[in-house]
Amino acid sequence: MLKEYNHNEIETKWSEKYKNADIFRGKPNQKPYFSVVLPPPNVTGSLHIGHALNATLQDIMVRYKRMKGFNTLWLPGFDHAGIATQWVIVRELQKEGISRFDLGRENFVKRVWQWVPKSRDSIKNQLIRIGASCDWSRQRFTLDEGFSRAVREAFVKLHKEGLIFKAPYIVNWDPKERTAISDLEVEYYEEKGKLWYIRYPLEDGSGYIVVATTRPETMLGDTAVAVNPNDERYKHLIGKKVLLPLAPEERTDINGNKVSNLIPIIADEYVDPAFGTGVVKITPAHDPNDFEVGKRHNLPMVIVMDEGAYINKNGGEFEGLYRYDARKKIVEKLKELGLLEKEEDHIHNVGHSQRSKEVIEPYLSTQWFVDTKKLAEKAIKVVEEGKIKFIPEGWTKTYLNWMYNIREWCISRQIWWGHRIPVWYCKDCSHINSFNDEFLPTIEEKIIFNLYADGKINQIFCLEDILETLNQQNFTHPDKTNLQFYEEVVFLKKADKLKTKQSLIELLENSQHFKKLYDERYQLILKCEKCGSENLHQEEDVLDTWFSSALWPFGTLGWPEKTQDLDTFYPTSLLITGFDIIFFWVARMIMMGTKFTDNVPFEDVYIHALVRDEKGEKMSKTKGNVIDPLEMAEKYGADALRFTLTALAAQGRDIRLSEKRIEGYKHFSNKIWNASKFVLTNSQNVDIKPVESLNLSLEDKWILTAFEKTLEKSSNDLENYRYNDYANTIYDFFWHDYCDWYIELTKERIYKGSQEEKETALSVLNYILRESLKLLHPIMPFITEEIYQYLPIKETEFLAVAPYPEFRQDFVFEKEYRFVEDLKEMIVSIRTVRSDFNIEPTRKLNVRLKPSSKEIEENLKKLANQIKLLIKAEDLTIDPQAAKKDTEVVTVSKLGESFIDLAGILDIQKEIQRQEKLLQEVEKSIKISEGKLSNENFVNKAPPNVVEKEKQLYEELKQKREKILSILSMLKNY
RNA sequence: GGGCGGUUAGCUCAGCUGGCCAGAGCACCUCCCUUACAAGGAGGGGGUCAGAGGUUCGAAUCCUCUACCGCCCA
Repeated sequence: MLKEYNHNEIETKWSEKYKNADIFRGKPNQKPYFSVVLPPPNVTGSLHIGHALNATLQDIMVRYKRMKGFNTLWLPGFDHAGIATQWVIVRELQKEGISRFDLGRENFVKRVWQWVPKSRDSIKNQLIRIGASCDWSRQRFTLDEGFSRAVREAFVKLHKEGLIFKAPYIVNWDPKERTAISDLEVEYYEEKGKLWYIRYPLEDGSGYIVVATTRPETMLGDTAVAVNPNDERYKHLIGKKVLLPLAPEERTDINGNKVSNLIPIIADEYVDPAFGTGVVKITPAHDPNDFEVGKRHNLPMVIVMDEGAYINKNGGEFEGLYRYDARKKIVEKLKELGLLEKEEDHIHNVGHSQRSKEVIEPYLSTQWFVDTKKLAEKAIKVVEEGKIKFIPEGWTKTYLNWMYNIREWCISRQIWWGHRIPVWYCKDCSHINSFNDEFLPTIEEKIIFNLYADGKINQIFCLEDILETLNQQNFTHPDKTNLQFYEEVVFLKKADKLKTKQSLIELLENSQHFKKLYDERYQLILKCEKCGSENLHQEEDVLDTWFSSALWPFGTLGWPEKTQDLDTFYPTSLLITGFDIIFFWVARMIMMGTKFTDNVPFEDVYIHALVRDEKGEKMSKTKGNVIDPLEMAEKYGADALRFTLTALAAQGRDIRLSEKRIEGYKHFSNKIWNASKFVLTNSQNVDIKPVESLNLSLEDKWILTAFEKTLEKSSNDLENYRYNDYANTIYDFFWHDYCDWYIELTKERIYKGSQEEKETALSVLNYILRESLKLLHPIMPFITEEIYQYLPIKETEFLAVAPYPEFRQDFVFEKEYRFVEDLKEMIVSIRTVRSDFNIEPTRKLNVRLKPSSKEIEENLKKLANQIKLLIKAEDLTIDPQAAKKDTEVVTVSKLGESFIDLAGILDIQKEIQRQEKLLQEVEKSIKISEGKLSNENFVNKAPPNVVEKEKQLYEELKQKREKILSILSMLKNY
């Protein structure tokens, strides 16, 4: 065994060994199973402390279940993270002075593919470094061949059922990224702005009405002015028209119709009479509420900005100005014209893109939506019926409330990195076709379709192109070719005709779906479902990343194929994630899962908290308060980091993490190491026997019992996701029972006992050590695995698959347990005397024990030598007749009295004070106890066991008081 | 505006369905380099459980209100 604990050496060694270990592979068709999918980290970053927490909590459960004998699968993978990843590459290009448009779509996407593995593999290695026991042989990527196929499958099914539709709608537009984003990707924060009061002259010249707005630049797109129908001030104006200032006489709406600058005054309940003047301008194309109003009143919708938020032709003289410049100019102009009544400071919530931080422009555009209301029905039901459980429970409500009020989900994104929407528009009849590989009869044709479906269907290819692509190393699993990936992961079928050029030619020649253009050049033919035209053009937009993530739990297991993995591991058992993505991800997985698999995607959802810094602030790079998990693992060990995160992971509370805390748990690692070292060095050349065959002593029975209690409690804690309790329970047992007391108690037998006593002590020490390592293993895999290798009795090659302890009633010895617990109290009381009288630890004292019963006397005699050692006594006698001598100090405990000879150093006055203090404490307790017991209501109404306990306590306290009183009277008589 | 959560020792937090004269770790004080461990051992001090009311034999725990802090949604 190593001399000193070196966490880096051990942890890197085991990371390597674990990396490709067979023991972490899920096995097909074995029940019962336990499966978890890793929330796929984005391929943009590196592992942060939140990932570390997430991975630790999952790994604990996974390792626990694995040891419990479940067929366990933890399936890892990564998310392509559309906008975030595109953004990273765009910035990289910027540094080179080029834009993505310079590069073009295809080259840009190629460039992203080149970049992705860097980040992906580094996160993978980081996960391995902190001990995540994932099955890397099943690793997936949201944009790999199979997953992309699953995405197309899901899209097409939903589209054909009408659950996905395309429509003009007001969306959250990010003018910087020039894409729509979903409601969830908008963050609102308060900003100081102004409220401008603008005069809109009445058509008849009888005056004007004043509208209040925070966004004057959008007035160019006003198509009405609205008041509340019950607002007496304006009732008489309803139906009249106003002349929209600054706007050109003619504007063009989204249907190409001309719109006049004479706009009606309408009445709508939506208008709040108390806001501003009670009159609001209605800009249906640039405000979500106005959009609704516009629809209700059938107003024309005039877009006044382009995709970059520059004013367009409809803005007349303001054309070409950026929205904020236009705002300035418009306000100036209004002032000039005397149309600006006043301006006020105003604080309002402004939506920003979560990703680019740009101010969102509500923007009317035609986008793809999922009709989530229908999908929500089942997703609500499964949670209401308890088929999916949220832990902590409180999140159920959050989830349900959101689901009840769900809105359509905008899934199209005007970016390049992602799943291109599998829709082809017919240029002849305008029909919208959505295609997956269903229409192709053979596996080979399906594969070719999938190779090209992402925007390349029209490409003319030659045989070499296809063969080369198929024989290339697969992106996600470099040990396979793309063809093998298709065969083994995507379709689970052989695609023999793709193996040679000859068979490929045969396939293409015989297929009606391919057209031979000339000399070994082919093209896949898509035909419009409606008119049969081949003149199709694929949708340019890609899908929201979360659309693919929503398929994660079953897509990774092989859906839409009916795979063995799906059969074995679905529904997954548990999902662990942060509360911040309940809506983004959890909710959508439940919708898609219930839709496509007719089952829930997972049974338990454990929601963990956010990791904050020690002051409770969110960690962020800009604040510089991030705690890097890898750095912590280097410094204190991944085991210590994991233990810290676990011990702090109490339900329903954020985690405030400080480095100090991690350092503290490194000490625990060290303790485990040293205790093990003690046991193992002493075990050399000793015959370690099964516990059942031993002649157990009192303290052996005590530690066995304590272990069983720990096992029972900690397992219960873990099954209930009480991670912190689990960690603390084991910590407490190992350090304070095993190390502080048991090891100390065994030293007498190890150093001075008979051969049999020595063997017994060491056999129990070894047994408890091994079983403790098992309890610790899920939290601290490395150190426990390392120590396990040195144990004289191992059950398996790796601790990671050793059988988790089962509760054993035959190892519970309540009486002996009680006795040793009381003995600890007695020993502490004697040690306290030593400390109170400042007796140097080296000085040995004479001590006499007066047991309070015959049974105790016998037990004390059995352990006399051990006790002697623990209290550092020169001479220890056990005498039921003992009476206090003048030079002795007495302590009182449940087992009896202890007389400690302080000849020469005894200070009577001090001892009187000490005893009086003890007396006061006892009397205080007696009063409380008496109070309870004399209360008839307590005796009658409290549960009998509580009353009984109280009575017992009362008796013990009274005895103790008697003893102290007699000690005091003796002391005072000197 | 609607909803959720928090407030317990100097610090970070446990305390589950009420029985605790309130616990842990770190920090603090005293003594000790005793042959597993000074990354340690032994002993110790420290809290009117945010405040006010209520329910109960009994409240940190349940209910109501107040104050402060945080989060989510609109």
